[in-house]
Amino acid sequence: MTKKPRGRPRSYDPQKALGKALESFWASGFASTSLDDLAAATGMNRPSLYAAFGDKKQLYLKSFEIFAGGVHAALTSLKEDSSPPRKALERFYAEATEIYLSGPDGPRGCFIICTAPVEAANDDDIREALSTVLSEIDKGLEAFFEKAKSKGELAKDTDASARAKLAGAVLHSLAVRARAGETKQELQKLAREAVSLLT
Amino acid sequence: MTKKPRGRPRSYDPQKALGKALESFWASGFASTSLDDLAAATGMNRPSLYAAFGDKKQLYLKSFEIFAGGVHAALTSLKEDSSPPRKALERFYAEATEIYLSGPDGPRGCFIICTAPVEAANDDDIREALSTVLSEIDKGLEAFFEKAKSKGELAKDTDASARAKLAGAVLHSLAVRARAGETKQELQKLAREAVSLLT
DNA sequence: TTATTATTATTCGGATTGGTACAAAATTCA
DNA sequence: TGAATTTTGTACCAATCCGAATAATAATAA
Repeated sequence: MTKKPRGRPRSYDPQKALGKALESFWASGFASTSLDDLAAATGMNRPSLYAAFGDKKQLYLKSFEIFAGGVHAALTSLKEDSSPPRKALERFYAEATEIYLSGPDGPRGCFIICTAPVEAANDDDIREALSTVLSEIDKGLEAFFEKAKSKGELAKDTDASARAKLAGAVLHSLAVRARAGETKQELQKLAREAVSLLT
Repeated sequence: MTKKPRGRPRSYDPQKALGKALESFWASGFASTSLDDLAAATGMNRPSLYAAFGDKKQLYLKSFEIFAGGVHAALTSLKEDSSPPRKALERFYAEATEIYLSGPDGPRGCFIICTAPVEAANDDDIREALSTVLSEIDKGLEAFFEKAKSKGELAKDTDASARAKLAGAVLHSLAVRARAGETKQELQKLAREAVSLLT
């Protein structure tokens, strides 16, 4: 159905290119990733980058949203996990750890936690985006604890909101620790302790 | 008895200048802080900066060590606090929160957690410095929990090392959340929950 | 074929980057 | 007073930065 557009066809896949841009920003952050880096990574030239995604910051924010979508999906998956809360949270942290330890050039932590805070102090848009994601993480985890309460798998007098903030804190820390070079065993130790105390 | 040196006297105070450099890096991170920024902040000109502190990265690492010294002092103070563990940890988090929320241009979080991770992936020296501080935080908190155990104020079968990692995670999260714009009340809620579950 | 449209590729420009060379300035020592 | 020494201030360097202007290219529409 989609009629072919009029002019010269694109020689790149916008989705793929955005993915490559995300990888670049993830590796080096916003300030240290140059347009040349982005052009090389995406295989696009500068003007095409602009036409497709706007300026550098817009491209960063679009990459940010892609990653945030993954976070959102993970939270939804956690909330819908039918296994016991302890098991579900364990899996949630294990999957995050796996991602944080991945990377073509060594562990790179979390795109958001490791690259956005440094920019947040001087850029309102990035701070806003970061703030939104942190809040979504808290909200997602709160829903998880609320569900556990309602299923009787967590004490009724538990403050789900407060516990969610603590569970989120563990995620933030895993992100930073991974990028700092901590081993999988160390990260798992933190996750295990968190699951043990939180659920 | 320090004899006066031979040549033209310095027109700056190295300690004060380093403090100003730290402020600059804290505000904008390593990559986004230019030598012009640093020269303006310290009141020194570029060649003097080089003579005094070496290149930009060395200056960043020196600033890093200054801040790390503060972290170390806070951990020592926590360990030596004679009040009940719960009170001591409360104060520890409250003091950190105060620092994270401070800043001439709004809350700036933690110098280390908010500026080092982004560089850590591509710079071995910065990753090493970050890794060292994270480890020191864990160690310092572990000593605190060990002491609480030995005083009988914490269950004997508590894994102090694991609990320290979780306590450190809260600190990391406070650092990021503050820079993202969370209010003091929200940060305190996280700290309160942490103290409640950890001690 | 010819016009239209959209994208690509090359090039450029002004600003900024980290770092340095060199001469002027300010001090102590002889 | 003058030589020696250290720091300062200006100017400069090559490289890189982000962004845009322009022209060539490749497709559809008429």
